[in-house]
Amino acid sequence: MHELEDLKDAGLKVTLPRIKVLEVFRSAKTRHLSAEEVYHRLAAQQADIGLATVYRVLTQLEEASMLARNTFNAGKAVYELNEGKHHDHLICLDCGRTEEFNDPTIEKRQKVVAESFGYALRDHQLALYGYCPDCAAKRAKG
Amino acid sequence: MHELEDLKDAGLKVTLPRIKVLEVFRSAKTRHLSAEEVYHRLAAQQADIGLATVYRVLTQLEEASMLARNTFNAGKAVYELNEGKHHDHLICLDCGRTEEFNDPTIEKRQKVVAESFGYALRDHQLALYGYCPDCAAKRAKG
DNA sequence: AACGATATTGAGAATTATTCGCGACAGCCG
DNA sequence: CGGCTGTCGCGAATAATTCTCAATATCGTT
Ligand SMILES: [Mn+2]
Ligand SMILES: [Mn+2]
Ligand SMILES: [Zn+2]
Ligand SMILES: [Zn+2]
Repeated sequence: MHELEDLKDAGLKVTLPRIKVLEVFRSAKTRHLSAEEVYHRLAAQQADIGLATVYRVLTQLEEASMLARNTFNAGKAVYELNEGKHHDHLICLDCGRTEEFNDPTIEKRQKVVAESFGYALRDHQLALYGYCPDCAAKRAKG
Repeated sequence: MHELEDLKDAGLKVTLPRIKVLEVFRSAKTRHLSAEEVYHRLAAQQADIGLATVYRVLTQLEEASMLARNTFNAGKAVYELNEGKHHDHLICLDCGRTEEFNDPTIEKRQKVVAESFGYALRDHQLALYGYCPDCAAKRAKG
């Protein structure tokens, strides 16, 4: 549980909402969760944590690099545990199934492109959209 | 002005709001415009077009492939004329300056990645974020 | 262990971006 | 010209997220 140390290192007090939100991510079968989803899971376990607090905590944990934020198809943001290894996403347009990948060639080329414009690259967001094998099969007949 | 034909081909009537919205994009110095921005430009030229209509028209023109929609840093969507050639974006975190690029290597690799997961790739969204030369210089001192 | 300065929380109001619902109106085929 | 319908403008309604503020919890210090 050295996550509590991470909180302190980020200048954040170790509070129940922060601990519980982290627990939700650690014990979730779905890696990517929206604020609403986190809120509902907390509610389900009688942790009386307000939605506003969930939003605040998610933002703080992201700033502390303990969570990573993503806005896939836009609309709502989703968060996931930041385990150090960067990755991008491949999402099914039908069922929402999400795959994670890291392609060194793409990562490298991004730097090259940024440099060619004289930019100092700081971040990037890449999401691929398509149909997963299952959904592709279904829509073949439909 | 064969854009009017494009409208008809998309099953859309040729109406003033649709014509004016297209004009705004054709005559704008900034390529990427949000609904609000389009709305204000129309208001500035006494075209009394409602904001809801602007949103509706932007959506329709995108469905007709005459405009392309992007949601960079999330928050609000921006549209641009769709001139056929696909491109991705490199955006300055400071001033918002936006560069457009198309890297064949990245495009190719995206297909490879999708296929490796058995997905049928349909779309993707890539945005690079960094500091443009000007802003990088400013923050060197600051 | 109790104290107190300060950070944090919960609830609801407020914001921001976008969509809906509806009566009035305008394009378009004939 | 005359409608049948698609469209429009407007204000209300949603959806996601942030803000306000009084009540409360945390944690270094007695
Ligand atoms: Mn992920
Ligand atoms: Mn562009
Ligand atoms: Zn699927
Ligand atoms: Zn800049």
